[in-house]
Amino acid sequence: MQGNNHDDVRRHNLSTILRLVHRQGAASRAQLTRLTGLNRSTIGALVGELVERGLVEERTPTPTKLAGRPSPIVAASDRVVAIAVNPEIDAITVGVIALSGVVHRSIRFATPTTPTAAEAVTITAGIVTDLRREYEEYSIIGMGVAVPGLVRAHDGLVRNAPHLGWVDEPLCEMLAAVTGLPVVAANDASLGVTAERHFGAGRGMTDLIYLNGGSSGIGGGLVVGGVAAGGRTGYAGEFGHTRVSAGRRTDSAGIAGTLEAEVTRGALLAVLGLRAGDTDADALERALLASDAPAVRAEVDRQLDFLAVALAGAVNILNPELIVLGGFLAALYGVDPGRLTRAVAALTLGAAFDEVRIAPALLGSNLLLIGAAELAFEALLLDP
Amino acid sequence: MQGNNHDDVRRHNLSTILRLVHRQGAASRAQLTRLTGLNRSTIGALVGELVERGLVEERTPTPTKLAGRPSPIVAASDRVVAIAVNPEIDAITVGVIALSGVVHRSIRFATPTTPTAAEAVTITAGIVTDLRREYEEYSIIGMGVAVPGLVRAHDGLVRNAPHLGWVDEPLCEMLAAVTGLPVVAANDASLGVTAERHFGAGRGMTDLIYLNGGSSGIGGGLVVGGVAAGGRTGYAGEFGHTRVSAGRRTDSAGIAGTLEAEVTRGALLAVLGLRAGDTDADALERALLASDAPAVRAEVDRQLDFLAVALAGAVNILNPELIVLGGFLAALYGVDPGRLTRAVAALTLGAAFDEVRIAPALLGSNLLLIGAAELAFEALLLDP
DNA sequence: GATGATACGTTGCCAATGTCAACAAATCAT
DNA sequence: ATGATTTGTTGACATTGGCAACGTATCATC
Repeated sequence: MQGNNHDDVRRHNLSTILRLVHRQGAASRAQLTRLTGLNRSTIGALVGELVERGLVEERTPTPTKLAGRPSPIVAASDRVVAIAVNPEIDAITVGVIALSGVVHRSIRFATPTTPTAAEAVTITAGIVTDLRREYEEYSIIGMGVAVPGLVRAHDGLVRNAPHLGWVDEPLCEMLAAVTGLPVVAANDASLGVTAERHFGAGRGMTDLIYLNGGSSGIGGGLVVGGVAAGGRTGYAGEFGHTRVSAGRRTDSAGIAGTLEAEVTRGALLAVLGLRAGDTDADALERALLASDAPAVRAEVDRQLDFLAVALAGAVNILNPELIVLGGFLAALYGVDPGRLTRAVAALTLGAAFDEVRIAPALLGSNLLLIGAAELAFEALLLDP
Repeated sequence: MQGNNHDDVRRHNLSTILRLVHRQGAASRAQLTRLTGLNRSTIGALVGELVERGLVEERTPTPTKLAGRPSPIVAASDRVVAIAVNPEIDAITVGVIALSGVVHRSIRFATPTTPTAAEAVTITAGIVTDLRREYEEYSIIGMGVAVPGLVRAHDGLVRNAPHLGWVDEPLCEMLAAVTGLPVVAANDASLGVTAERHFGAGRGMTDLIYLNGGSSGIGGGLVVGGVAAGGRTGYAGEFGHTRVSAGRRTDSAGIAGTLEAEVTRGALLAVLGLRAGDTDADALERALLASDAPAVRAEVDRQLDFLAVALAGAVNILNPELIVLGGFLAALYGVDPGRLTRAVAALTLGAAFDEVRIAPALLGSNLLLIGAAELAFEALLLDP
């Protein structure tokens, strides 16, 4: 319940323009005029200000074969960057992503053992020091961290990252203290849905669900009514613990019959006779498609049917436009898209939900880095 | 992606003030100054405009025992009203609700048979004609309809209201044509959550879930990140079709093992030996509390445990602050709150979600009328 | 009951912003 | 070259909220 004043108008308009060129790519001033509904002169002034601040660049227009004065192209700068960090079990990945969407760098630093939070901070700080030299001419606006675990929304405290063994680690504070950059963190899957929504399969949509199948469980994120839903404390999206069967298998939290207990990458690898280390999501999908062993097929069907129960539950509650599947869930889906689609349809209120689509994630290995960078950019986009 | 101009600022500020006094009750100008962050002079001008338009009234301040010039109390007008309509199986209820929150009238028109859409329109139009005479001095700003079924968001088409037997009825159009008022409609449960959120158990919260148990099924609504979630097409909130068991009982949509199949008012009445017609939610709760028959207790426990599965699934996905239970679900909860709370906790990621609360609905019989009126007020609140 | 302290509404001036209309510039078609 | 079309630029303008000074209404104290 806040009032608006003049500065807010300016800020909102600058924000709107910067968001447009950041999310939807370069646009001519004339296009911006149409999209925002603002006056030509206003657009001129606002773009001028953004250029002055180095956030956007104006390029000479490309010939359009149309009559009329050509309109300069406004593009988000390549030289305004965020640093994205993704700590994992066996590596820490650090990326440099520009406001333009370009991924300048992606560095994977393998760790011999699962890093502690302190080690992750030290490693990240080292890489950032190098990157700072390399990108001296650039403007580094902040750092975003994608954490595989529960992250408290308001301060970025890592409440519990089971696979890293982190509990109540003030990761943001630590990284901010070492690097001097503003640092924000969020759950990796919720960043995944942000990335897919703005730059991937869910472009421009206001209601979508993202489920990611990782080696250690299933997480997800959701966008509801155009807002990335974090829930009360930022823990929303734990699809993995939805009950889908009356079985006795338990998940990482000790709950029986959940999606995460029944639908696992490990079980797929086991029936294929593969080892975890050798197989990424693409290789898994290829292997699943190549195999015609009945046991493999049976396991795939079993998992798809359980996945359908969880998805149907979410669809009935959220009525999304799109369900995006990432990680091994995309592989699972790829083996028999029809089966999953039909199973979900059978468990939802048919006609009403027939517009729901299911699609594999589009952004591959850069997904989390893009999502984390987006998180870091958010402050800038809100108030350029 | 819209730009802001001067008019938008004014509109936003007027809207903010009107929303404040509508939702949070009367407030002094000084309080408004603090809440909005706007200047005293600005508040003066804005309140003056709202008074001129008849939307708010200024009262002489009550003695506060504080030093300083007393600040006039600004209150939403009693004389600006919306008409709320709720068609049901055996009656049509029409209410007159003021912007101040006062429920001026509530008329229940019993119908001998379940009304068709055309009959509902005729009956409503008749009542409205009378009300118009009665409230001649008032300003009727529009009509909101709470429909027990799926309502398409963008045009208020009633896609399917199973218990009324309505399919693809252009209810809004019909009512607007007959009454000449702007008419908006939405699912009853999603209006329930709006009402509880602004005026009931979920006051001021940004993330909550509402589940209503009716004689014919379980519906619900959700607020995610401060936004009433309608989903892609407005069908969000169908909690009743979440799978909670491997059983064979089916729900109204023919899906087996769902919440709506396992948790029913009918089963509770059956073990109590009561008839549907005689028993409202309060009477049901009293009967359940009074009975100590093992069969009753067993049925209550069974239903509570299934309800917990559905709630836990929603909690893991949405991480809400509060779950509001209405209708017979409130009665069920009232019998053994602890059992439900414990069961939900056991099925969610314990520590992370321990802030979730469960509460019965506060707004009784007026719930839907208040929600429907709120829907009608929304246009006015957005642009006073 | 006069005085001061406190809190708040009112008034006139000011800065900032977006709009508008007129004009200039850059392209295409003839 | 000329006109049509589209768009950027410029300066005048209206509107808005902020601000500071002033007026007003209450309480506390003597």
